[in-house]
Amino acid sequence: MEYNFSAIEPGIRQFWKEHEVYKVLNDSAQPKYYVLDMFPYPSGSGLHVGHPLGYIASDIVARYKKSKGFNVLHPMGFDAFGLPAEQYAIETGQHPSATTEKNIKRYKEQLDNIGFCYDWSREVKTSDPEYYRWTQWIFIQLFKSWYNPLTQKAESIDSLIRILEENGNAGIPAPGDTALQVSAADWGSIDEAARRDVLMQYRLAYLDYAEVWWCDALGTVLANDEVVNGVSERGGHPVERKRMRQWFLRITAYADRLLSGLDGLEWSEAMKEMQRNWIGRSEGAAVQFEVKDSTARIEVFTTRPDTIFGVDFMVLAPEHELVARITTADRMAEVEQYQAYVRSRSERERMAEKKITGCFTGAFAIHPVTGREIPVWISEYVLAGYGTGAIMAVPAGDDRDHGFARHFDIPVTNIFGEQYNGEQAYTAKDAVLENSGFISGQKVPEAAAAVLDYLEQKGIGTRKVNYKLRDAGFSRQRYWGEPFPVVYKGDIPYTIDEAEAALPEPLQQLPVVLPHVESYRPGPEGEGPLANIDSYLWVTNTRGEQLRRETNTMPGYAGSSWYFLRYMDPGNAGFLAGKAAADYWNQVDLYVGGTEHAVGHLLYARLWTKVLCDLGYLSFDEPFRKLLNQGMIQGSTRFVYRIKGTSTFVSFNLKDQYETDPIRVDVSLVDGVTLDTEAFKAWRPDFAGAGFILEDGKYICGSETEKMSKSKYNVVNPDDIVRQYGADTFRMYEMFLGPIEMSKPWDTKGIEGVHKFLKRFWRLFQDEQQGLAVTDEQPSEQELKVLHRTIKKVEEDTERFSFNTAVSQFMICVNELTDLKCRKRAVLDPLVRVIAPYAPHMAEELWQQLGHKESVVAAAYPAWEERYVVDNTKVYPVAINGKTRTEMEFALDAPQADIEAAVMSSEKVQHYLEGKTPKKVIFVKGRMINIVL
RNA sequence: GCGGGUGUGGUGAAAUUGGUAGACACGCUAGACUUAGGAUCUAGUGCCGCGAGGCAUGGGGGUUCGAGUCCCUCCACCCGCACCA
Repeated sequence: MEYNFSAIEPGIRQFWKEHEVYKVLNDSAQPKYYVLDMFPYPSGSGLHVGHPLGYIASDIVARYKKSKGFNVLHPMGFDAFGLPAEQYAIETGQHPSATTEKNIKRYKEQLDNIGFCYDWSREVKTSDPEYYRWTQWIFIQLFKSWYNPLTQKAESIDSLIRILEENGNAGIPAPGDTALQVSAADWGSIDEAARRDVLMQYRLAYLDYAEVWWCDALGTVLANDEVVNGVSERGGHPVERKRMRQWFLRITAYADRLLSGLDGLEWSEAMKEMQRNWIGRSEGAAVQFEVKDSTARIEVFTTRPDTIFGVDFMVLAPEHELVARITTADRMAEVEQYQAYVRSRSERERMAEKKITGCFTGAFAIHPVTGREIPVWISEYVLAGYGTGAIMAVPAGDDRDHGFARHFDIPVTNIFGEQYNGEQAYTAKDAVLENSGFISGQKVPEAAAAVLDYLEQKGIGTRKVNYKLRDAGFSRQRYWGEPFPVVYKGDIPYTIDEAEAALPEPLQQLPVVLPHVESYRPGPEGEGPLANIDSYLWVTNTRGEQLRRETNTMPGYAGSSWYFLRYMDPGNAGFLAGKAAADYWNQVDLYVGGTEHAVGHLLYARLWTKVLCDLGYLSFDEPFRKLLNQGMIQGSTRFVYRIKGTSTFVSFNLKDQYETDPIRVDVSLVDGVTLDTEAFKAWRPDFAGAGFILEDGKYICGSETEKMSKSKYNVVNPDDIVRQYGADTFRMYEMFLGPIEMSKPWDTKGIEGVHKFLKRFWRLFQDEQQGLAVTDEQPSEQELKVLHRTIKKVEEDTERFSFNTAVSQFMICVNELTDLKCRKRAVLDPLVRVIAPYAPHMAEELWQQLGHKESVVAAAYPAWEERYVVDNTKVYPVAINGKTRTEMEFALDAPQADIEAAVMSSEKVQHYLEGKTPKKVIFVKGRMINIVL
């Protein structure tokens, strides 16, 4: 019988479903293994062939681990809140919950088509109130917690209150305002509002001000994504930065633990390095500069205190709060103009800008050591959010400062003597300081230490650790996200369960359900759409006070920061995940996803896990033990070439004879590189009258590798591939394309090889006329060698996620067994179990045909035997001066002397020796022989 | 600008520890079978060369008996950069 995948696969999927073979229980005597895919966002365009790459890999691992005796948790769900659904709602009026449901349904169909072994009974959706009640609950924990620097842990805010009552905040500076000093007496005498202001400076979820993109024409706040080239993507309206009060998560409190926690994780070094760089820990000094004729003090952070004698000017971020205070009257107009320019610029643009811009404020700072007056400038290259938003500029020792000084003709003080050439800053750390007062003649480390001692002694500076990491903005002025469980009494925020808010009992309960809206228009003053709904906005408490609800919603990463916990115990109505379930499943053993989440999602999920662990809700503080990054599958775009000013298209190899415009053509109209000209004419009305200049009777397209996207007409839908070749072929082909972590282009043409292989695999079992043709004969030594080597190789390759080489091994195995005409059960029965994780449908079908009643999913992975995988001879490459000239076979246990003698006397070697005596013979047992002349 | 990654045949790639570069496939060429072939099978296929042989892992240099693999340097491309998820 032919391999008829389209008849086999749906039935097999039905069989799995009916027998609930993917159902996972939380209690099992088997060891657990938790393999997780990164949460998909269910976009309206569905899956393309790039998305399932990681899902196939994790599915193979999940099935393989099951066959190795593990109780495997392999769930799937949806990150269902997000901007695209809301944007779509604004454009079409359809409610995001409706479109999201539709998209999820489509995603699930597409995923099921590929035969993944998800336990769908554990599916979670972040937009489900039963899910987001726990997202809100975690937010409340964050709000009611602070990071105790003495215990290095998050603790309940109550422990802070007790400390404040007894001792004030001496020794535990507020991370939100390090200058804040509150004695026990102060704490006792201030009112509730003032106390809550103090606590706000400590909370892990806190309110502060931050800038957002504001578009006046649209009356709304825009995401970075929605701002393109300095104008709104929709409509092209001007945008500017606007300060708004927003929620933040104090991730900076965890900077050191997020850094040190990386050491124990099995993530790629590249991934860890990205997180380290993102956290950006640097040691240096905070130094105060007085401002001439002003009470203002400018604080800077520097990692090179040794260069302090080379400070020639200061630069403040244009939005620095001191700018307005210190700018002199005559410079005011110009400074304001420059500030307006910078307000229109994104951080990215500012950092990447090569053109040097800046503006003198008219103010002078006083050098804290020499007393010299140094000009204070503002420039976009200094960012308000990094360090203190101000720098001491040392042009002799810093490239950017040097460029700035030259551009604005600021004289450069040379503190490096001969080492500085006047053309370029001298940035090497091996410098010897010169012209630098009491540190002249010293090297960088000792000079830095000396300066630090001096500054600390004089009280004008301190040793300081700085982080590039910034606290995470947690408010979105949007509708389609988790509502905050927060109400305001005047300006003071309370979580709904706090006694001080005095809400009636039902209003204290989670979840705070996202109200239905008819319009997604933003509220007044840049607030989100929730501000338009009076019935939601205002609540009356038991004291008859009118409280206003928070109108922002949470960002996309809120729900995805803890979803891996919910899968463990998705039905739990009493807690986000029951203790027993969380202890059993524990950390995710393998997390599969793209590198694009390196510093966003992965950092936030680590933070939430650490907080929940500190507060006693979890027994582990790192969520993802091992991380596997899958590369992208790129699109292969096809081009046709239209002769300028005509509707004639010329084939690829003839196009240079004409002047042409390349035009992207939908990949579905092309077979390999050959265009279906009739389909092309039918594709778009403006091509209906197209003419073609062919080569060899065909129209050949050009091709280029690009991101797979609708607009490039290079999207390939897995449904189409599955329909044409079957899910097993699709799965194996995706794996066969190359190493999982590498990016590679999709080429549908190449799938034939894998499909042919599966047909050959099938034919090992099947006779074309009679069907199953497996025999009970004793297998030969050679057949067993093929089998056992395959078991071993596939096992090793699967363990190290080298799926492409595992597929190759299957091909080699089938080629060899076909040559041996092997139809023996003793070989083929184990082979079905080996291939089952890769091609589960075919394996299940053959498994049943072999007479097994249980699903192959439950079958054990076969063990390989040493005696079938060892060789006792080796064909050695024999090289002369490193160049391989011949091959000779020897027993592996042959004595070296015998081998050397045989090699030297061989005719081929004698030919190359040309009578000379070799200087040396290198023999590496089991590897090679090299004769050095 | 900063950070991370990747460069091997016409194409996707393999080479797991410094030890036969190109396994396994796609494509291409020739052939067999066939009423037919977008089925199946056989043979060939890195480049140059009639051949002996030479040259080849982005470019250049180095270490080594031996380098795709280690070191230095240069180049090209891809991804991320804090409100897309």
